[in-house]
Amino acid sequence: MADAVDAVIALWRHERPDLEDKLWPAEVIGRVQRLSRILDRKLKEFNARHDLESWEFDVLTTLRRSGEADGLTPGALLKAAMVTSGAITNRIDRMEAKGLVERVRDSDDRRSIKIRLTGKGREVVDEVFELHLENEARLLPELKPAQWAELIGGLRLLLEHFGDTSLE
Amino acid sequence: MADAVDAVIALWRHERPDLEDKLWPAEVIGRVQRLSRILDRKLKEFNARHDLESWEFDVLTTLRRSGEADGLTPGALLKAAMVTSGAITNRIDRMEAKGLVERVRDSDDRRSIKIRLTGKGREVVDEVFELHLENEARLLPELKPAQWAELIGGLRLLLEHFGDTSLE
DNA sequence: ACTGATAATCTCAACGTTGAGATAACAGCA
DNA sequence: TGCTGTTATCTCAACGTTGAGATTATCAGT
Repeated sequence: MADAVDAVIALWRHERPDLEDKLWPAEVIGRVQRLSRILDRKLKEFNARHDLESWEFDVLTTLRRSGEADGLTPGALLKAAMVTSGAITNRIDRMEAKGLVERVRDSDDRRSIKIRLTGKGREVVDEVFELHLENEARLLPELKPAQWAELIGGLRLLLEHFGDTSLE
Repeated sequence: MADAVDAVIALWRHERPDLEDKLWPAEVIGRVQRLSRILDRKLKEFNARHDLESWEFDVLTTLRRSGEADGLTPGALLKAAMVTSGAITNRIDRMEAKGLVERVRDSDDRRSIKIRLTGKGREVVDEVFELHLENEARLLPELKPAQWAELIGGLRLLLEHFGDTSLE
C-alpha cells in the first residue's frame, strides 16, 4: 500500500531524478508531520465534544499528572506546552475566568506564582482524561504488539537524538 | 534510554495507577506530536537561513514537484498545505509581491486561477530543496537501514489507516 | 547594605490562521 | 433561457501566538 508521502516522493523522483538518493529523510519527516496534523484535528474534535480547547486539555493534564498539590509555575507550563510566555499568560487568564485553575502566590519566591487546579478543574480532567485515552485507542489501528513496539522504539530513538529526554 | 514521553507516562502511572492499561496510545501519539514540533522548529531555522518562511517553502515545493508548467489552483495548494482558503490567499498575495509566483487566469474555467512559479521562484526552489534534503539528512540520527524501514513502515500504516493515501 | 546580573511573569503590537460570508462562474435541467 | 445548486476564490473580523520590552523580585559578590 501507499500513502500520501509515497505520492509526494514519486512526484519528486519524476521531477528531480538527480535527487533520487537524497529523498529518504522525507520518508520519515514528511510522515511525522502529516500524522501530527491529522491527529491534532482528531483530538481537537474530541476535546470540542467536552467543551474544551486542545490547549486547555494540555494545561489541565500537565497540572494533574505533575502530582503537585500546590500547582506549577507558568514557566513550567510553557516549557511543557512548548509555547511562549505570552501564550501561557493568555491561557491561564482564560482558564482562571472559566474556573478551571487559580493563581496562587508562591511563598518561597515572590517573583513566581503557582497555577493550581480548582476542584472543578480536577473533576474535569479526571473525567475527560480517561475518555481521552479510550478515544485515542479507538482512533489507532489494530497492530500486532511487536509492530507497536517497533514503531514506539523508533520514535523514542528520534526523540532521544533530539535531546527530548525530560520535561524540563 | 528514556525520552520525554516516558517521563510523562511515568507521572501518569503514579497519579492514576487505575489507568495503567489504557496509557499505551499516548506512547505513539505523544511521540508523534513532540517530534513534529521539534522538527518544525529545526526546519524553520533552516528556511530562515535562506530567507524563506516554512509556508513559502511548502508552496514552492508543492508547485515544483507537481510538474505542472501552468501551475496549480489555490484549491490544490490549500489541500496540499492542509490550511484554509484565507491562509492560501494571503500566502499567494505575499509570494506574488515577492516575485516567487504569479497568478494566471485559467482559460478553461474562469472561476479558477493558476498559481505558477516565476523564473525566480523556480531557481529558488531548485537550489533550496536540495540543500533542504541535505539538512534533513544531517538532522536525523544514523540508524541501521532495517530500523529506518521498520519506522517508516509503521508510520505508513498509520497514515493509511487515517486515509491519508493521496494528495487530493 | 549596595550593586549588577539574573530570573519570573506580564504587556502589547505585529502577525498569520480560521471560517463564515460575499462574489462570480459553471453545470444540469426544465 | 431561466432556475437551482455547486464550485472556486477572495474578503475580513475574531482569535491565538510570538517575541521584545517592562516590571518586579532574587541572588552573588563586595
